[in-house]
Amino acid sequence: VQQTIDELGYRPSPIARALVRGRSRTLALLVSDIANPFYPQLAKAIEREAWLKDYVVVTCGTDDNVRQSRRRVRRLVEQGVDGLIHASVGDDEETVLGLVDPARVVFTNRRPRRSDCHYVVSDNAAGARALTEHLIGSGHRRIGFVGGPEYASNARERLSGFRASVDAAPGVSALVAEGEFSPETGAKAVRDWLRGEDPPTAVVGVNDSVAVGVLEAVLDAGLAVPGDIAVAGFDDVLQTASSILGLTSVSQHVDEMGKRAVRAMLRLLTDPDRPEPIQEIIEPTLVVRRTTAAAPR
Amino acid sequence: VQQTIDELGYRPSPIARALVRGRSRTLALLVSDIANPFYPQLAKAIEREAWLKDYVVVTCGTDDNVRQSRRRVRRLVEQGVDGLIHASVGDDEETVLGLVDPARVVFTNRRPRRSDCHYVVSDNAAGARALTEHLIGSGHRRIGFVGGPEYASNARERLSGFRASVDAAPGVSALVAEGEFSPETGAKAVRDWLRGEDPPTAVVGVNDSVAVGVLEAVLDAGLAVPGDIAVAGFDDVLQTASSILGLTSVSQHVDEMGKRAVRAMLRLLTDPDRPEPIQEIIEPTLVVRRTTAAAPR
DNA sequence: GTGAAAGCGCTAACAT
DNA sequence: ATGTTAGCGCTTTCAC
Repeated sequence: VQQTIDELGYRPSPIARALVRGRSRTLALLVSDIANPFYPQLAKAIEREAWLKDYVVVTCGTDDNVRQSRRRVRRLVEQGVDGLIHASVGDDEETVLGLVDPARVVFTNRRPRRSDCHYVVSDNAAGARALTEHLIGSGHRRIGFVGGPEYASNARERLSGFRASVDAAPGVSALVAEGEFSPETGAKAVRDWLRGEDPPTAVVGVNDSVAVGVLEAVLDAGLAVPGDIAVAGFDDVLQTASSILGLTSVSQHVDEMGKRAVRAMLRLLTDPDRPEPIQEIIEPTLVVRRTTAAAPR
Repeated sequence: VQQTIDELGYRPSPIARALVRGRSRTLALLVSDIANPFYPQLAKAIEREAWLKDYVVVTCGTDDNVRQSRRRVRRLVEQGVDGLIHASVGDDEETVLGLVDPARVVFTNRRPRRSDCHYVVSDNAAGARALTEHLIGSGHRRIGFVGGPEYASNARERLSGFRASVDAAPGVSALVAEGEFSPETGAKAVRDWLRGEDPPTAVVGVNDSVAVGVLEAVLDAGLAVPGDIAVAGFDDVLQTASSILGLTSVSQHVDEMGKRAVRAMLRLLTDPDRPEPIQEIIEPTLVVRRTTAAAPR
């Protein structure tokens, strides 16, 4: 029997199967912007793990725009995706949860406000504390933090970790700026601070993109890194560029995060009415490189 | 009537529709490695254009591995994707064309061997010539080229463009190395050349990743860029990092490429039995930055 | 245990 | 023009 099946090259049709079973073996991944170096790495990890379990994944960029997010999600749900991994960072939590059964959503990279949701995130505050303490330990007493947009939970957590460490260290003061997750934000903040009274001797970017902007502005000002100003980022996703730039950063272990997000999703799909939410927190790791190598003067 | 439709919140099911019509409004995108900075930018452009036309896109990494490519494509075809945009660069042309109707495949980034296929690619040879002539014009007489794997058509074209320009310029000689599309390949080639008799005064990487490795090895050797050795890449996809690195590169206009690949695909799907293949070539643009700023000594 | 029948939600071809 | 019916390829249930 099996012989004849092979000979005729028969292959069951996933579409027909999906229609009757209500399961398509398709997962959706929502990201803010695929071109932002953090997300491709996450997407890769997710795709790899999903394919291992024979799931196909559709990746969509939301541009952190609620309208766009809604359109995408609505379409994906109709399309019959089995679950949604929500890794973008826009202010669309309510919108999305209104469109798709929360039991089929795993948040990652961002932590949901609602407490009964599933998520796999890293401990951003702890990462920021480790980084800040490293700077304080290197002798810095005036440290700048260039944050992200207010709506991004990961940016808020990093800022609060930074604040906690600064407040706990006597004699250390902080400068804080906010903006988009872009190099321009980092560069602008640094230029402002350098024009001011008491510029920082170390600057933390809320992610690596911001940190690159910081780096650029510091070097443009004719200052040495880390001699005059130390610089650090967050995410550690610059890959090849980070070795040459020597940028100190905090690794979120994206691969692990992606893998665990998929596994969480599959557990949810296997038994949909589990009593309590899956909520995992991954400890980030500080990666010290040249841009924070030495103490100031 | 329409009122009642809205009131009941009725939405047609794409799955059922797909089953009966044989069209799913889903496109597949094959890339070599999503984490390689070139592909996310392409994927973003493709996704944007596809969504505008209400198509969903599934992106898959092949790791340039024929087996994996076959598995992915087979699954995607069963899944009922309407078309395949093939942007990965592995040696899987025959395999893929055996699995899916060539009239539903658009090659991009890579140029197919078969002449009757649809493609949207950039003129890699012309880009390499422009870059090489720029270096020769800057006074370089000994130029290294760190190439990619033999199976990659884009790498072969870039190399042949390089060769053509070198051969056309009297007194200019070339050094050529081959390897993977990775910084390590670039770094290794440079270290080898620097140990040799007559090292180059300029080195071209087959893409930006390789060029970053080149840059790293040159700086590690204590040499100045571009003072001692000029460095250039290809693709111009380092974004934020390229401004700070100041890496000269050749832009392939990825956004345009992606957009046109999708449009080609949709034209194919609209009228499947068009007489002749869609074959578009985009002219790349040389972007000169600091790493090739001045002539040697 | 094996085999026939109903139906998933839609579209296209048909008959009225 | 409108209404009806068959059937896409599968799974699941029900009868045998």
